[in-house]
Amino acid sequence: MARPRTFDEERALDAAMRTFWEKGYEATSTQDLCDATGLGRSSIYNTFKSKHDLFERALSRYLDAMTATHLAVLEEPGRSAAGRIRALLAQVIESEAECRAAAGRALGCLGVNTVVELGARDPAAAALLERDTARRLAALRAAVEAGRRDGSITSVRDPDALARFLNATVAGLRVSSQGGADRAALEAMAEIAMDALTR
Amino acid sequence: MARPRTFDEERALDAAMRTFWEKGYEATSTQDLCDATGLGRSSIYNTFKSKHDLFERALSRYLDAMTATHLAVLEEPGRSAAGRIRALLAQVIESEAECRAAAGRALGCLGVNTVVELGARDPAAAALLERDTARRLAALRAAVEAGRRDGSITSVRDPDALARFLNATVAGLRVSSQGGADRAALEAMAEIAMDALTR
DNA sequence: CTGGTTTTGAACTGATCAATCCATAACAGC
DNA sequence: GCTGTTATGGATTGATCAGTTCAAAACCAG
Repeated sequence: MARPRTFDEERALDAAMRTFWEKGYEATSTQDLCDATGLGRSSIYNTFKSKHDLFERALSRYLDAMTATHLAVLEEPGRSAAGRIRALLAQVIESEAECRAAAGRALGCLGVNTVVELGARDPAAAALLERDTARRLAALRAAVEAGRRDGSITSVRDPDALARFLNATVAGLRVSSQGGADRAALEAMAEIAMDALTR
Repeated sequence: MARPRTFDEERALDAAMRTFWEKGYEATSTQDLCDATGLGRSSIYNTFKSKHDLFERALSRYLDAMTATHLAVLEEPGRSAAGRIRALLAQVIESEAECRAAAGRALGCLGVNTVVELGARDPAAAALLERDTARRLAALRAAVEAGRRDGSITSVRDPDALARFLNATVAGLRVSSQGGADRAALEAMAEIAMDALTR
């Protein structure tokens, strides 16, 4: 009935996501997005409403994928809850190492980067991030409570607070990585964070 | 001998610093800097070489002031080393609360924000941040070692790693604050981080 | 092969970007 | 009150920004 698209929308979204991840929202121009996706301007504006709309979709995609991975690690069977949390931190460190290998430098987390760059100034992004944080905290809290039951977590602190601590630890690892900390340093930091759970 | 300036360079630098802090580097236009400082374009470019030069000086000023405050807290007499580290975290939380009261929202730390926004893409900023991080880590390490001596820190982990953990904790607190965590949540997180030192 | 529909590329829009220029203003030394 | 020097405001630069327009291209149903 009409001329078909010559590109895959998902792939384009992925390329845009990587660009926003590498450069941040403000520093990414629409030309950068054309270059990264291989699309022309018309195709981008025909498919997405605006740069901001494309960013929202890219961020949403990133958060869904990243958090899904983390939730999967937190629910992996055959380990103690503390072991699963430790595995989550290891996963974060691994992903930083992968970015460093692929992009030549640590990229941190698009979620953390967006909180810092756009913070409360972008209500749409803030809403996506808030929803994601709630999911992450719920999963971390559940893991902490499981750890209290299976004995792998002995801290008597409030599970909600422990969940927030762990989420902040992930952010701290990411920022440290962007600040130049190497893998060994990140691993040592993660070990120390785990100490807080078994106090 | 010539027409004198009608503004105070330090005050202008301070206003520029706050603007970069609130909006980030990329999102701050030279017009924003004119508005914030009250200076005309000519005066800004006559005093500073460029937007980037002004940013470097603002960042450097911020880092010096912030780190000086933190080092002072870490060296305050009359407390155990663990108590001084706890006071540092309290200071971070307090400064976040102050920003929230003054600017209406959490601003995080200009240093952390710059690591995330410009990361390794801006060599000049990266150099300033690296130097600052080294100073902070040295002070934290010294505090940890003092804590081991005075018995207030019982963790057997490497003091360097503990210092990095604490620095990451500060970053985690700041990002969490920007992400919407309230004061009580931040305080609970700090308490848990302290648990890792007395394990 | 034709008509209707969508995609695509390239030219283009007005706004805004960082930065410069220049005429004028304001001072200090003489 | 000159003269030399710097500061200042406003106009201006060329580049780039996000986003639009439009004609040509590409497809498919008939």
